[in-house]
Amino acid sequence: MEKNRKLNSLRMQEKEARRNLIIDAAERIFAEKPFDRVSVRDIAREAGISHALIYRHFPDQQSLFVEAFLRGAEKIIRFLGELIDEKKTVSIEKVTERFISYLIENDSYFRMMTHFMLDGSLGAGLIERLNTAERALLDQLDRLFIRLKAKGDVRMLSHAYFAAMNGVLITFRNYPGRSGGEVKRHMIRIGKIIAQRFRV
Amino acid sequence: MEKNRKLNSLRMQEKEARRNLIIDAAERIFAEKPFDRVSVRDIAREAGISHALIYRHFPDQQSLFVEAFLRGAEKIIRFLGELIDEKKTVSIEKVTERFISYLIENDSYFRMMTHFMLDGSLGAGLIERLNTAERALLDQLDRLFIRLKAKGDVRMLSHAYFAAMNGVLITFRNYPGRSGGEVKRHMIRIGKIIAQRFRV
DNA sequence: TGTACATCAGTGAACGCGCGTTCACTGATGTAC
DNA sequence: TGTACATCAGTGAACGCGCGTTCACTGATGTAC
Repeated sequence: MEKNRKLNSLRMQEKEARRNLIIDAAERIFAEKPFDRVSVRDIAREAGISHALIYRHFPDQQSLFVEAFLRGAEKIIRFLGELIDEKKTVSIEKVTERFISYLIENDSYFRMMTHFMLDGSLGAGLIERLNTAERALLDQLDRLFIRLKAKGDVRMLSHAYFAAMNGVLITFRNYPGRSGGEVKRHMIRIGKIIAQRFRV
Repeated sequence: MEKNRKLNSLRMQEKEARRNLIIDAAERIFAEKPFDRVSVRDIAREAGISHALIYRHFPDQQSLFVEAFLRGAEKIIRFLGELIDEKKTVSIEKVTERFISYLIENDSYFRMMTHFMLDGSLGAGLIERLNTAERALLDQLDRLFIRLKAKGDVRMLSHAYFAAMNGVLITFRNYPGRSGGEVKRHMIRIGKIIAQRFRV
């Protein structure tokens, strides 16, 4: 009986581990090519398993994608949190610069986020999970604005700042005839213009 | 000879007219369902023609989509221009409210715009056409900021404002558990928070 | 006026592809007696 | 210790779909003589 439970738990751990290996593979693929061209077969190949096996661990493709995205989102949120704590005095311009840079460097997650935002066909459960992540990110921004002694409704400031940064990252992404470096510099420049106005 | 030219020109006009009918049909379909689920066959059905015929007027699907989008973009730009001219004194909050409302009501064009912004695989010619439209829109915003006697680099302000509005429209689109009206109100609220900060 | 030919808008059927997902099966491991 | 059975991770092949695009063809209209 006791032994039984132990074995059972081991099997569960094994299953969990395999599940994580699949998400790991997904993360690697997402870093490689635009998210909307990633297929279940790609991820299976990267993980070294049959693509049919993925369906023993995830009900469908969308769930796996959301799962992988949430991993990246957690990293982004952790990064932002540390950024805000970093120094005694935070400058919103500095945070903006680092935040934009980070999102550019982790582009596939940013793309996935906007994709999920635009996609109307997500299941309610998945939407809820995505929103939990979004709220966690907004919590960090709240902390930033509180540290900056912002007046008024702090949460609404976080909403506004977050939305504006998203806009910057989407709008200038395909700036024609500009190199990656130039695009990045422009995004940071525009991001700072907005950020300054949140300083009041 | 003379007659020849006339006939030729009539045939050209006819061709142009057919082309426009196809784009009209595309516009209607785009208003009906999310743009990424629109197929060449849908548009052909709406236009009452064989889907093969579309390829006698457009080299490929993407070109047709861009063409249809540019029509909508022109309308948006015209709307924005009139909005700015409307009264002796413009208020950026009012412009923001009307602009956001308009984009919500013409959602499919907004969706297409973000799609094109995120899509890395556009041909150079199409990108150029899209950017011409974007520049025309920024020109209108320039006029707004000039009328508001903004200081500093007006064009950069237009960039910042435009990007921020895009962000608002994307970020809160799927606000969970909120009705369409509530979402709209929230977008306008956040939009105004940002807009106020551009008033300085 | 009649005839042979050219042009070209328009079509239905088919091609070919890649995809998400499911199926029937294998084979290793554990379990009961 | 041996044997029959159950479980379940894992698989390759196949299903079925919808799509963008192309093809071979039709038929109406215009043109040349």
